[in-house]
Amino acid sequence: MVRPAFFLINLISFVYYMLSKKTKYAIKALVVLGKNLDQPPMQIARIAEEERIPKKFLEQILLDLRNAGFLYSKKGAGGGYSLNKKPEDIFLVDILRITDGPIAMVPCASLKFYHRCEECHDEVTCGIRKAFIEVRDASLKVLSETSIANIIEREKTTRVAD
Amino acid sequence: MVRPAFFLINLISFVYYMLSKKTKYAIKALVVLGKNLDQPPMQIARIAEEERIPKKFLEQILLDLRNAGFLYSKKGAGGGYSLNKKPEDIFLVDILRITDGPIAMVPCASLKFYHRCEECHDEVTCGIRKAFIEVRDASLKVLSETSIANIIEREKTTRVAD
DNA sequence: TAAATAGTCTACTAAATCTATATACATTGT
DNA sequence: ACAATGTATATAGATTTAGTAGACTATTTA
Repeated sequence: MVRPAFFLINLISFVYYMLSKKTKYAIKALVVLGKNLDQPPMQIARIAEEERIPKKFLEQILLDLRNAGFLYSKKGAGGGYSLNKKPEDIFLVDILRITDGPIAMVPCASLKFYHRCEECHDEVTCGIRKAFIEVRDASLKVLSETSIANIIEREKTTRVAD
Repeated sequence: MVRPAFFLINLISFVYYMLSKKTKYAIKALVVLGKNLDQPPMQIARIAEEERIPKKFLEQILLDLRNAGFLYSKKGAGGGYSLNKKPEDIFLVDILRITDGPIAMVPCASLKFYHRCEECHDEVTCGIRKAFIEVRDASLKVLSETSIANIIEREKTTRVAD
C-alpha cells in the first residue's frame, strides 16, 4: 500500500480489497436462488433489485455461472434463473474460480491457473513459492468446505451474542 | 474472470494474480538483505540489479519498509540498506500489510483495515462475512508463521525429490 | 402469428489501481 | 566542495474492474 501523504488519500486506499464485486454479487445471487428452491425461476431484474446489484452487470455474472453448470435458465415469459445443483454442492471455491480466477496469490502456486513467474530463477527452490503454496492450501481448505447451503444456514442462526 | 472470446485473450488473463509486484519485490529484497547480515549495507542499485527489480520502484518499496521499522538505512557514500530486525522476526504478514494492505478478501473481515461493506444489510448475520473471516484466519496463520529466515532456509534445502 | 417477456452475447466506456519513471532534495564520506 | 546514496513527491502509462448499451434469440400468451 502506498504510504499516503494525507489522511484523505489514506481513506481512499481503505476501499481496496481482493474479492471483486463480481464474486460478491455471484455469491449473493446464488444465496438468493438457494432460498428460492421450490419456487418458479427468478428473474434477473428481481435478483438485481433485491440485492441492489446493477442489472446489466448481474446478467453477465449469471451467464458465467450458467455456462459453468451451476444455474438453469429459461427464456421468455415466466422464465428466469434457478439453481442447477443443490446448495450443499456449490462451494465458494467453485464460484471464486469462475469469477475471480486463481485462489493462489501467486501464479506459480496456483492449481487451476498455474503459470510460471517471469522473474523466477529456480522454481524448485523458491522459498516464496513454498510459502504461498501453504497459504493457498490453507484458504483452499475453507473455501472448498463452505457451500451456499452453509452460508444460508449461518444467516438463519441469528445469535444475540457473538 | 471475464469469459474471453478468444484463446489469446485468455492467455493474458492468466497473468492476473493477487500478490502485487510491490510485495513480491519487498519479499525478495528482504531475503537478499537477510543473507547479507554481517556485510556492510547494501545499495539499492545492487539489490535492484541482482533481483531484476526496477531501481526507482524498489526505492519506494524500501522506503516503506524502512518507515515501518524493518530496515536501517544510511545515506551517502558507503551507505545503503540493511535489516533492522532479525530475519526470524520479520513475517510475511508484516510485509503484506505494508505493501498490499489488508490480508482479508473483504474489508468487513479485515483485522487491521476493517471497513463496513456498503451494500451489507446486516453484518452480524452475514454468511459471506463469516466465511471470509475463516479464510482470513487460515491464511493469516501461515503468513504470520512464515519469516524471512524460513524462506531463506527453504531456499537452501534443495531437495531432489519434492 | 404478433406482441410481450426474459435471457444471450458482444462491444464499449469510465474509473480505479498498479507499475514504473522523473525530478528535485537531503545527508554522508572523502 | 563534490560525489555517492538515500528521501520524497509528482506524474504518466498500462492494466483491471465495474458498469452500460444495444442488438439478438427463445418462449409464452393472447
